[in-house]
Amino acid sequence: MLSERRLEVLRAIVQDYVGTEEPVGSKALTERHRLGVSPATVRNDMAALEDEGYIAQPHTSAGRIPTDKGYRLFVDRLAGVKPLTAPERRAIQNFLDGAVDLDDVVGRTVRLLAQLTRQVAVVQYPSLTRSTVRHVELLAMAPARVMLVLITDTGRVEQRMIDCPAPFGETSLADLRARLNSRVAGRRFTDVPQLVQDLPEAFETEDRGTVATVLSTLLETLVEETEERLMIGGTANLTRFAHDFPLTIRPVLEALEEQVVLLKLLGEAKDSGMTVRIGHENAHEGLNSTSVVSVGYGSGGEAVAKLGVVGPTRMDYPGTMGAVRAVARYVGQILAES
Amino acid sequence: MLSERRLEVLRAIVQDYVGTEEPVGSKALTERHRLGVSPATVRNDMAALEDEGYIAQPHTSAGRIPTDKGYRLFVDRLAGVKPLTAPERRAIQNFLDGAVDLDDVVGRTVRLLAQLTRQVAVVQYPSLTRSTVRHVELLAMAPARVMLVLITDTGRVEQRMIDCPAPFGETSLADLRARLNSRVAGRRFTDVPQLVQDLPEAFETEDRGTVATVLSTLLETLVEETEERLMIGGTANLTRFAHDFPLTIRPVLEALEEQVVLLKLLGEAKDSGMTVRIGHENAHEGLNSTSVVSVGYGSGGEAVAKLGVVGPTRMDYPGTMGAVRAVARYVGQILAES
DNA sequence: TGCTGGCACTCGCACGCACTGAGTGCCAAG
DNA sequence: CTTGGCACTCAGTGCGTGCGAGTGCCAGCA
Repeated sequence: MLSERRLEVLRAIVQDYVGTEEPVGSKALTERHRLGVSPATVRNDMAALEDEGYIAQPHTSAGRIPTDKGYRLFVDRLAGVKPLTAPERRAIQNFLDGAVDLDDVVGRTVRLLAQLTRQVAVVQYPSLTRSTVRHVELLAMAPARVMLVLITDTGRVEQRMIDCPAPFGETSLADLRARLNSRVAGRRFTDVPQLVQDLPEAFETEDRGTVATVLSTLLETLVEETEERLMIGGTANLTRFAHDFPLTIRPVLEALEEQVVLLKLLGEAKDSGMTVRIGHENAHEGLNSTSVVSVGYGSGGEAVAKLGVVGPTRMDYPGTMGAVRAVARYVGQILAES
Repeated sequence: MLSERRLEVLRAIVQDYVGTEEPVGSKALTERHRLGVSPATVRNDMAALEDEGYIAQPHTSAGRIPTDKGYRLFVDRLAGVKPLTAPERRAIQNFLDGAVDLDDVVGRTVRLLAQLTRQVAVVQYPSLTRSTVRHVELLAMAPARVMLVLITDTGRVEQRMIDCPAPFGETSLADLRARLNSRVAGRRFTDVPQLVQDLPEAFETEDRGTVATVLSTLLETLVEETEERLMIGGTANLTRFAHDFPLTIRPVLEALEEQVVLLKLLGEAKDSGMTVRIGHENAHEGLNSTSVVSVGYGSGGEAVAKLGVVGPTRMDYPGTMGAVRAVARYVGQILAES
């Protein structure tokens, strides 16, 4: 059990280390913080904190730096979420309000987050699985060729070209379009399969093959595109921790390029509320020296996707968390309006 | 005027420097290349080459490295384009053949290029301005709300939501859709404006406002989306030149994030044939220590977009040019098939 | 029991210095 | 025009030294 003062010492160490990026010693601590005790006392506390594994020294005659466990305690018990300033909020709103379509919203969000946190930003596109269908369109491109266009409530559009087993008349196509939309429009993606199950039966025998093909393509699209997309930005910020270069950033850049890795990362985060994963808490090895702050966002009360930032474990957690939360809220609003 | 042998010396210097990444001296040159002359002679040649500005020495007692001007000469007169090996060609084909849609094609291309060249790959989406319209679709989302979907011959899809000034009936909508498509389907984007100019006149007065709104949105989309999109990959390869870190890669990463910069960069390249821009030939300051190899690609004989790689000036030009050209060809084929 | 000042100790780091060797420019001879 | 020889330059390396930040421990005091 750690005394109140020792927690205070840990907090001071984290804050100083985040600020200076250098190991912090007992003397510097007493000078920069009003702890009300002498360096010697702080040394004792630091020894205790080190025994407990919250801090460590890089080498014998150096100050201490927080361990992953230390950051964890800091985030959980010692730090709040720092709200943004009014000008920052206004800037966010203005910047996001200019977006013209979904791509633009996501693009702006990623730039905004990267700029605010000065770290790498990751924004997931609104997920199809948690979205609802706004409209399904079928376009005859040729006698036996149909284009399927799928539009979600968040404005995302997916299209597929379908080669039909037999020519398909314009009236049949219109019929299918109407039946399809009346069943699935406004419904959740996950519900679609059973909603269209018996649709072929409503058609003439000669058209059933085509209807089945269209439906299976639709279902495929739902499944395949569950493979989410995401956008990243601010990688140039990685160069800010130029110390342990390039050993550190190489694996991080590689991890960022593997969208699968990132998606898994975001997937592991809680669906609601903010998630902070520190250092080795991240399953992916390349990200062992980074922390990931993520949060879900959505147009209504419910989260349809996640966004967050990836930065060094030595990051300004309160500020980062504040920025991430604020951006998520505004993006949610924008999506709800559009 | 440079003698044949001096050119040969320059070629040897470039090759060795690209291979070893270290300044190359006269002795090492005569050992690694069969120049048939002594180091002393080579020294004289090197002095001449330095006078002409083709090579330079980082400091007095070091070997020489090529200057931008030296690389330029090398690319223009001393190096060919190294064709890929048969297995490489097969690998490309196999990899690209698996693509399901345009996003996938571009994504795979970028990964492929990054892998083949071990550098940063940039692929521009097929440009709208040089594309033709495959289909324009209008969907009634609400009585006075229409979604415009624009589909290009390269499979790219853009959509816009339109708030109409007045309710618009389903029959009017179908009418507009039919007229619109009969005029613009198969035509070039640049021709669209004049093709639809007099379209409102064909409608009842009460609908003209809406028709005009739809048309102006369509034209806006054409213009706005002329702002091209692109995808980049392989940024982790930047860490391979870990020497002049991070001074070098910081500005490069920043430039890569600014799509505008990249688009301008690609835009400055020739429309046909391969373009190599070396070091300071790149207008953007952050890319002064990199070279850009780019080439147009397209589904037919004509280029609809460009792709290329960004790497250190000290790169394997023949190999890189070979990979870029080959990939561009295969992507063109894939696009033509789909 | 807990805090404090004092003190000896550790060790990374910056600095100075000499040495080494790759590479050069110049020159006289072939 | 080429070549071998030669003196010169200078970045990089390894070593020894001093400095100082920081520590751990201990005895004294509240």
